[in-house]
Amino acid sequence: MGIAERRQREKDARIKHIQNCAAAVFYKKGYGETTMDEIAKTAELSKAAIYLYFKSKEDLYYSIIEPALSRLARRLIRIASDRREPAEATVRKIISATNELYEKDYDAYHLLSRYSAAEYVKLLPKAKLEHLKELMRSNLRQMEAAIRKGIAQGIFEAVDARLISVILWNSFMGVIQYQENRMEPGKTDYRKKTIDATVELILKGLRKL
Amino acid sequence: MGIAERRQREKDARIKHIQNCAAAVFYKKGYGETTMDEIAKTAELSKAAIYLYFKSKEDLYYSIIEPALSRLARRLIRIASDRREPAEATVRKIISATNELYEKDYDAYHLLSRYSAAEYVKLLPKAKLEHLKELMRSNLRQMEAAIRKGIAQGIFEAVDARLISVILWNSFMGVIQYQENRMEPGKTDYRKKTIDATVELILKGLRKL
Amino acid sequence: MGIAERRQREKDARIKHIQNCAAAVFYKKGYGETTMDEIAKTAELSKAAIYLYFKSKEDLYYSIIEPALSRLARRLIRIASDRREPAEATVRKIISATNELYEKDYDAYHLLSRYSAAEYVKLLPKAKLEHLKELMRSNLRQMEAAIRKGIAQGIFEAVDARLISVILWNSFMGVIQYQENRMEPGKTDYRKKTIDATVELILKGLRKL
Amino acid sequence: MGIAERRQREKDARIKHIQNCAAAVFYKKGYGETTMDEIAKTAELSKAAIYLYFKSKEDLYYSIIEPALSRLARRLIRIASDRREPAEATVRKIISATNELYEKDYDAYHLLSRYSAAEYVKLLPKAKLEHLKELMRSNLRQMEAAIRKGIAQGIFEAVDARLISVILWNSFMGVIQYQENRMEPGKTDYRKKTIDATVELILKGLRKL
DNA sequence: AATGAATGAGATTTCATTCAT
DNA sequence: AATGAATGAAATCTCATTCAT
Repeated sequence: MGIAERRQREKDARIKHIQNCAAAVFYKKGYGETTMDEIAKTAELSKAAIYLYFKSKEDLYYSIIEPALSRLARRLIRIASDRREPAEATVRKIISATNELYEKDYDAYHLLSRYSAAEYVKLLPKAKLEHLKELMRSNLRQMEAAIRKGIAQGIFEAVDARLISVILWNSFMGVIQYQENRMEPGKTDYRKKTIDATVELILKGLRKL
Repeated sequence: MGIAERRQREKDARIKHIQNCAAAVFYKKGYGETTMDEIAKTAELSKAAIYLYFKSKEDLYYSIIEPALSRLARRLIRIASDRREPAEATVRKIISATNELYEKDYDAYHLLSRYSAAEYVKLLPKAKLEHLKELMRSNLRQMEAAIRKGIAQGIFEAVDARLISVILWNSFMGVIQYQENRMEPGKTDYRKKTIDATVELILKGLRKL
Repeated sequence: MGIAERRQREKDARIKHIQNCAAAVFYKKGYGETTMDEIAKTAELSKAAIYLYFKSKEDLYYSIIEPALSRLARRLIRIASDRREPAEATVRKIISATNELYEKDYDAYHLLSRYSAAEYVKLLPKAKLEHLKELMRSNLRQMEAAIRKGIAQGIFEAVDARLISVILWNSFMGVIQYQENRMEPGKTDYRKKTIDATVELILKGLRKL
Repeated sequence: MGIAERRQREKDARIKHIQNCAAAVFYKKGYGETTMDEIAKTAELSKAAIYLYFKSKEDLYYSIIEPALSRLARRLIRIASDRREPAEATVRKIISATNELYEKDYDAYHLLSRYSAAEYVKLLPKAKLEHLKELMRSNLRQMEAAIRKGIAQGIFEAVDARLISVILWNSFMGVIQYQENRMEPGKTDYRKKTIDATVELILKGLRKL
């Protein structure tokens, strides 16, 4: 039993290792420009070994994105479910949970910020695509709920909650992606600072005077 | 003489036609997933014909991006050069000039919103890459100048102009990219509305109370 | 009539012009690496114009080689037909006629020195190929006759005339080709000097002591 | 350990196999007319397999030529270094070493006899080209040294050593190339006989009377 | 479990040749 | 007579995937 367990642990570790390496390459080059060769080299494994664990390039890609997004979706649902918490705090939590995931699950999350529906359409089978879309819609709904709560709490002006949540989400994504481009080693903090400032600026714009 | 002129006009038209078709495909699929075959088919030309006008796939790609970005950069410089205009108006003008270009030069501009430095790094020769980066930096500088002007005019709070311009720009880009993903025929207006709301929200957050 | 004549002369001139240009390119690059585009550019004509005068690339190539080789063959036959002339003089005449042709019909003759049966086999239709081969064999036979005559005249040792003519011919060809490789502008004389020295050396080796 | 070794041996064998097949095709058709498809078919491998071992057509070509020429250059240097040996023997040894290599390293050496600087210029990067040229110059220098030695030994007339070595080398090359063209299965001996006769003829011409 | 070797399918690019004007 | 435009066919090269060991 102990042996079987250890085996499983090792296997999981190897899977995780491959995913991390792959995510880094996918992020750096984009799906199309990434070759299995480069992933294998990065992971210090043979190409064939990759195929022991993932049945295709697409499968590997999806296996990186889906769990990260899924985890995030669950977390945001939990955060948004607190009806009593002041809306601003909830918004901040949503953003920082997302950001945190980004930091912990670095490579996987990278990829999400480059999300392009158009690309996925040809990449993924319909069911998987729809699943991802639903997770993203869910995230947006949590943000929307937080804004709505703020209006109900009399903190925010009577804005279009849906519109505002889109704005917040897009701005956040824009910052991540753009700052990533500019990023150089040791400048990670700048990204977080920018995200925080963005949120504060928008929250200020939302507040009733 | 008239003949030569007409020939030239026709040639220019064909070049523009190819660029438009290519841009649409590039945008839809991303650089890597786009094949010359598909571009040719879209343009209703043979693959070889494309190569009469562009010497490589990369050349074609660059020929679409560079002029659009270049035009925008020049325009923003002109807009930002008005020292007397109230800062808020300048910011709105910058955004709407960008957005307008986006609408007029639809296909070319599409591509820009998908800009990813990381991708370009492998795609373009160093000099071309640096040129594009400089154009983008220039755009950011114009926005920064506008924010700075607003502070000087006593309209905006004493914010970090650089940071705010990054936020504005990123948010704008995020909205374009994300809304594009969601876009379906006939919904274009929604994007404009979202962008305007984003700008107004941020401007409100910037104002001195 | 005068007009028709002039027309014909002009046409011939243009054909010659194209052949000269083509020969230069063929020589520089070899048949396979030569493109019709480059020939056209060298001739300062459009590609289509070339096809007005030659029905294919191969046709153009053959039209350059055949007449030059044919001319040479006729000339060598005439030279070798003098039964009384001392053999050494005949050998020298054969070589220098060949060399002269080389200088006058520079471009065309260039090509011959790069003759490679193997290449021609795939290039030319059987009949044309056989024709060229026969011309070459004829040239060799004239040289052989000259050697044989020398033996009959008691000037040369009783060598294998066939073998010696092959040697002479090959050496001559080798020098042309090899020296061509080394040639730089203004060094043409070196080639002639080398050829003459080769012939003298071999003649000396042939002489009865 | 044994496995790794065997693998390496097999790999080397496969590389050699591909080179042999490629050399045969290159020789038969010339570089330009040779297609990777034909090489692959000759080697009974897929095209892609060729690219596992050679990174381009040019690379494959060079990998055939360079070692053969390099080996020959080293061998000739050794041969020419014997100061005491009678010059005629040295000359014969140089020629027969070259010829021998030609027989042992058949396919590779074939190609060399078709050496055309003009062709290589567009084919090979500058550094590789210069390397090949230097090897060829080296070979010529060894021959020159042998002639010079003969003069010093009082065996040869006071000829221009450089010129004579060029003649010898060119004649030799001419014979190889020309005879190759004429060659049909079972006639190999004729080539060797011709070469030997050429050398003897020239040596005879060189000797002091 | 892991890998080196191999490949089919498909990508970009080139080029001899044709055609409308 | 001449040409700009266009193209089908073929060349070089790449890559996700499989398989024997």
